[in-house]
Amino acid sequence: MSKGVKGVDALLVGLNAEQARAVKTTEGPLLILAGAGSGKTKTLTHRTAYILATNRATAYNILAVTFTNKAAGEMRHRITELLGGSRGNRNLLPFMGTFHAVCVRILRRDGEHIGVPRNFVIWDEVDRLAAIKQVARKLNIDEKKFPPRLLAALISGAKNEMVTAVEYADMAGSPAELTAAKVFPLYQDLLKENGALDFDDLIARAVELLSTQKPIRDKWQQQFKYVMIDEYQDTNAAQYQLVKLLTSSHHNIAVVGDDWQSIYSWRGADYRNILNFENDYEGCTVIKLEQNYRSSKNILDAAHNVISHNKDRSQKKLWTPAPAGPPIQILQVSSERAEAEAIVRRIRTAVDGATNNFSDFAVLYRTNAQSRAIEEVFVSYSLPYRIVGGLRFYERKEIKDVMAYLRLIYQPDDSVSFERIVNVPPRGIGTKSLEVFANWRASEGLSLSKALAKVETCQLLTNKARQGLSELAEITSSFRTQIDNLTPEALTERLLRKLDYFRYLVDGTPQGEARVENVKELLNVAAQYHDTGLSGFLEEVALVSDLDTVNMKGSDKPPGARSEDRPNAVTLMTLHSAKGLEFPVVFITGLEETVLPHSRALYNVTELEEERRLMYVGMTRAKQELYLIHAVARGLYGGYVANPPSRFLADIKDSRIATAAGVLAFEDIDDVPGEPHYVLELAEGEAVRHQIFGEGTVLEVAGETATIYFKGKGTKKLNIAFAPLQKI
DNA sequence: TCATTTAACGTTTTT
DNA sequence: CGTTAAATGA
Repeated sequence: MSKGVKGVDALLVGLNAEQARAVKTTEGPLLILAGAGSGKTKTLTHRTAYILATNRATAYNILAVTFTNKAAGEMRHRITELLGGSRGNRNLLPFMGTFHAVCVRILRRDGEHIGVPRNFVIWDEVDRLAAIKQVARKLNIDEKKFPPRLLAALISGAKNEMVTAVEYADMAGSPAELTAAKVFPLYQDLLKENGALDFDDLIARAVELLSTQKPIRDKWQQQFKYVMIDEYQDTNAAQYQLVKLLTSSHHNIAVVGDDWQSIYSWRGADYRNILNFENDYEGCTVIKLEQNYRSSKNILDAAHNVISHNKDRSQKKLWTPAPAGPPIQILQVSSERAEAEAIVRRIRTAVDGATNNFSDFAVLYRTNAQSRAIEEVFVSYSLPYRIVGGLRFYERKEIKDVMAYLRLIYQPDDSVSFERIVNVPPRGIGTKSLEVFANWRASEGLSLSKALAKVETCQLLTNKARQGLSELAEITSSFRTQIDNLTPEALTERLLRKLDYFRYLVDGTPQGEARVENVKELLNVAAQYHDTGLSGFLEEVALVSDLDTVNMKGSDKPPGARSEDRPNAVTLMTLHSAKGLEFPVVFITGLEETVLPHSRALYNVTELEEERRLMYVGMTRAKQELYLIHAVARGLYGGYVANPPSRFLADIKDSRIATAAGVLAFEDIDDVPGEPHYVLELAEGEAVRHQIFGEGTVLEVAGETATIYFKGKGTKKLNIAFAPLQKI
């Protein structure tokens, strides 16, 4: 251990009795039932540091699985601090990452034993959908009757349950399942042909590897002597098996979780994994963390009253010595605009009065679509905000296209990437030529890479198409020889130049400008992967979620910005994204039937309970103040739809009778934002300066709204009356 | 083959 | 309403 390490006992300071017990229980199975805000991450990080500081194991021997890469980063950061080590010795830290990241590591090293190529690529949601579409078309499946999305979901569900294509065919019953059963094996063939694995395969194939290859399993079991799993309530069957396989020899397995916060069942997560843990692992130690360190008593009580309406849950009672705090406020507003304006008003008041920073606030919603109205109002009132998730950097077309090139260079047989970029930028290859090429390839029995290499010999193609394809072949193969010589950044940079990609992107529109900016940002991201090579870069891009990144609106920061330096801005995100976070003041929006609970969950007890857990997660994010807002009517498909207040609000109302008064305050908000006053007369084409966005050009003026293009920041619609604008 | 138009379509949450 | 997929015209 480095000499910076504090005494071992110092690692127990500041922990309560239960937390300390969890830290000191290093051997054998350990189940930590950790309520919201009970110091779960603290316990885990201290436990890891304790194992290291007491020389029970080296960092190499510890595996910590987290739900997001961000959570892993957070743990890494805190453990470094605990150990007093410098930031430089990252490799002295245990492996921490998501299940998917762990599996990638295992499969890259040993996957070849079960036929997983060393240079496999990872297909994301979009790639998988494209592939399934491809298969469905080949099978003449009616896309109207069986949408590829549905088939993809069924196949994904099967993989999460470790059901193979053959087994699935036997158990398929409904027409949709029977169709999926036909697609499933062909989809797997396609993955194999392309040297690709989808998200589900990463787990499933790792399980296959460890369960069939005993020497490999022994090796990894020996490496990972201590295994910790965070958010255990959100593990699925495949992940459950993986954990079993990794720990069956030593049983040093610590899991942490809270069934009350299980919100991913739609992804195959099964919170019974945590409820059954005691039976699964004999001699298991169980520790409950029930003291809440986060929320005021009012917030905690209200949240408890909500979750109490669920039947299917473990028993525990969170408590806090904290004072009651201000009452929870339920606001009724007329529309989603009024909702956003009510929020703006409150934030403005608090910030102007210097009681809070913008970064103290979080606005939570059920669906990403709800963010639009909030964003619009925030922009028009010039409230700084950042969005977590939603608009995904790596899902933008221009980014996906560049990544497809890089993947094709890396994995020559990745036909999904090939089809994506074969005509980007346009080189005269349409669906017809592609079809001819595919048929020729099939008749000659050539792999994609081989076919491309000798495309010159294909007489069936038109001259133009043949020329285009051989040009593409030339580009990919020449760059392929450079993979090890160039950094990912240099490789990408040269590729873009070769393709004259920026010229292709600019079309005179602001959107074209924005696309160029995005690709430039991608170069910045690539620059962070000098050490890892192209494979490392591709991997990171495939596995990072937007939970790990920060999207500043107005500046569209690329992924890679760490959350530690959180900007002074309000955070907007879905309730799902909010798990694990905390804020002094939280607004939960859209508390209406059909929004929260969502319409698809209304008539299903199981799903309704999950919606309630979602509500619980949202409420327990708040430290001091909690606002629950419902709109009388909400815009949907154009028209306005009125919905009754969410039943979850009634769950709390009950509590007012049962518990002390002052838990709740009700308020009606009107939606008149005040008479707008025009401070500026703007004309189209005029140059302006905005306090936040910088210099821009006015594109359009409609009433009090001006559409302005800011170089590098994109187009913004601003309220002239409120936006901090001046002419230049 | 490609760009522009029009029609249809659908909104849960994400590794 | 806003986005994306098919259909049309050049």
